[in-house]
Amino acid sequence: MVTIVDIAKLAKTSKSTVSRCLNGGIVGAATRKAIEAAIRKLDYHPNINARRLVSSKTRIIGIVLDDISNVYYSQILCGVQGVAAEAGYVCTFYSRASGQKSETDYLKLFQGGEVDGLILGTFQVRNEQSIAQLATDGHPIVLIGDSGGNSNIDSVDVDNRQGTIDEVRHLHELGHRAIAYLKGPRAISSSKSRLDGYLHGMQLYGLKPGVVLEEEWTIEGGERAVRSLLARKERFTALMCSNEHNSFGAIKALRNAGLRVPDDISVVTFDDGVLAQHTEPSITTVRQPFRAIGGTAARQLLSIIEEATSARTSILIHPTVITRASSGRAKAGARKAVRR
Amino acid sequence: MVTIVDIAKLAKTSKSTVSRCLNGGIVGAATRKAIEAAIRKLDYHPNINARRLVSSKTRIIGIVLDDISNVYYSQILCGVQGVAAEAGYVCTFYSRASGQKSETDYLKLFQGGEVDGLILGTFQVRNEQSIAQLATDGHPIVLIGDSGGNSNIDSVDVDNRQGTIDEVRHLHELGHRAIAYLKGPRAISSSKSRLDGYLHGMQLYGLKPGVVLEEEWTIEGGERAVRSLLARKERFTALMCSNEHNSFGAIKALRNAGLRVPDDISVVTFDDGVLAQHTEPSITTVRQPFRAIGGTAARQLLSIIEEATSARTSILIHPTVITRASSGRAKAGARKAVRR
DNA sequence: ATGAAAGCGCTAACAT
DNA sequence: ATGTTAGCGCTTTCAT
Repeated sequence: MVTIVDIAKLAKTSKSTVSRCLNGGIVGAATRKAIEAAIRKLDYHPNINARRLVSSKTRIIGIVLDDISNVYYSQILCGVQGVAAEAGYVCTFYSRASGQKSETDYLKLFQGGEVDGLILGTFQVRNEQSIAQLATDGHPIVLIGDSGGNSNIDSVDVDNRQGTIDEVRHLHELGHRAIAYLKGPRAISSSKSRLDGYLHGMQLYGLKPGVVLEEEWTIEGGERAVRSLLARKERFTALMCSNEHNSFGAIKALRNAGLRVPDDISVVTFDDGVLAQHTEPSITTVRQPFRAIGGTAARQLLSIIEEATSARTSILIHPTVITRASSGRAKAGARKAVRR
Repeated sequence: MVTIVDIAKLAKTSKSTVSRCLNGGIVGAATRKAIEAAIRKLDYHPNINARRLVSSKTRIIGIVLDDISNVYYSQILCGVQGVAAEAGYVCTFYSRASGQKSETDYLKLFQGGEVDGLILGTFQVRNEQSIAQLATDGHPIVLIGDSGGNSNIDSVDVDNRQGTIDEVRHLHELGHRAIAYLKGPRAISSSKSRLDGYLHGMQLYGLKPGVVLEEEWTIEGGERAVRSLLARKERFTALMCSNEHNSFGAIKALRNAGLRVPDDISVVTFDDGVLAQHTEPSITTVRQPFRAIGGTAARQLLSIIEEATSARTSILIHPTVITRASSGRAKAGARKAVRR
């Protein structure tokens, strides 16, 4: 292996000068030239581990995600990696899908000097104790998702509440008054914020909240929900879902029950993916900018690392409603159809 | 920071003994106990960068992917990470989507001692020269995808050819004789192997190859292809596509032209995702086990790293045909319908 | 079984 | 502007 000493020898100077040269210090023009020539000639590359050891900085940021095979998560990773790379950082990636560790377990990466910062991207509800532990740890950490209201930690999240309120407005503008809601799993942190948005939105527009059902975020969950909704024989002209697969299943079940979407019932949802975009009818939804979430988290982390910022910040990213074919004007006919 | 010396002091021994103890060397029972107590008491964690410096091993494997926001790729990453983690390795992830570097640029990661091995996962056609350079580099490298027939480098790929042949058989069994083929972009390495599979499969079953069109792998590409296919007024009872989005667009266009799938025309494709699974009709396809591809590449890389295996291996993973609703029996009526 | 000593490749005072 | 020196925290001979 060719080291700094070899370069020094060949350039007839000392290794400290070479080091200085490498790090942009003040070096005489002639010396610099000689050093650069030597570097090229010997094809020298600085040993990154020696640097890390002596500087106690790794230029590595770690990111832990629940399950990266999930389309949404992979976008986050993409965003993080892009920003990190631009800043000369490298990403190491940990998935929790394999080992079911808790997020706090990853704090050991700091103790071993393995990373300069950590992005924790769980969409599960976090327990307060874990958050507190992360907050007091003192190392650069950014949370994506639920921060449990703890203001001592940096976090980035989507404004699930506002996104849902925007969707209520959309339905309200289309003349819908009776809107049912399909809530997601308790374990997922955004379920609650979205429900909040629904309840708040309904109130905001002077509407009485409709039936609220809870189901898992699968196609089957959506189907089940609609079946039980229809069985209740309560009037509704629109159904708000909180997840793409859910709404796809819901639409399926509505059609099976002889209802047309959006003619009889409008359906809107959350998350924009292949299903929402390309199935028939295309689904009105709230798009979360996952890549931007990752990028934002990365920038936030880098600023903590490099500027040792002391102020904690919580960033809420606003999602946007994408209007598609599954939502339409509420019609008298539609109401009747559902009343059966 | 608490170091090995602090432990030695507290345990009243030398740092070499502590090191030995840490690395499973021979240490007296009493000493070991004292050391372990000290470690716990001081909450000691070995400095990973010091270890890496002195051992010149990082236990890091790098993976570079074209674009990780792609669903398929993220599965590969998932597979790699899982296997790596089990072996006590960590993954650093590089995307080529951002900077348009060539794969050979990543060789510098070795020179700086940044990684122990590299998995290169491009689905582009690689140029021979790059492959040769990677092959002669001497560092542990595994290619995913196209290895350009170079036998001096390790690689993992899906058997695109066989997968396509299997699909020809499927159509043949359903009675199809006139089968058109929609080829993918030249730049993507699997396009060619799949086309090969089609041509070979047709020959295998004594069929005359039908029209072969080339299009980009988008929904619009599929639509365009079908329009031009229909314009040619050539008889075909089945269309083989080489990509999920492509086939979805193709089916759309066929229907727009008043043809029923599969009653009039059967459609099959390659790659299994949300579109193939959940759109109407669901699409018969060849599923690539992406997670397994990643896992296999990782295992292969680890064996090179740890056992310094000298023999290069090329692994071909067999994909499986998933039969769905878009392919059905060829009927006389169907043929007529297309002849117009 | 244990300790002393050398050194991995680099950076950063400090002196010149 | 440049060289000398002292580490960073660890592993690994080589003695004992």
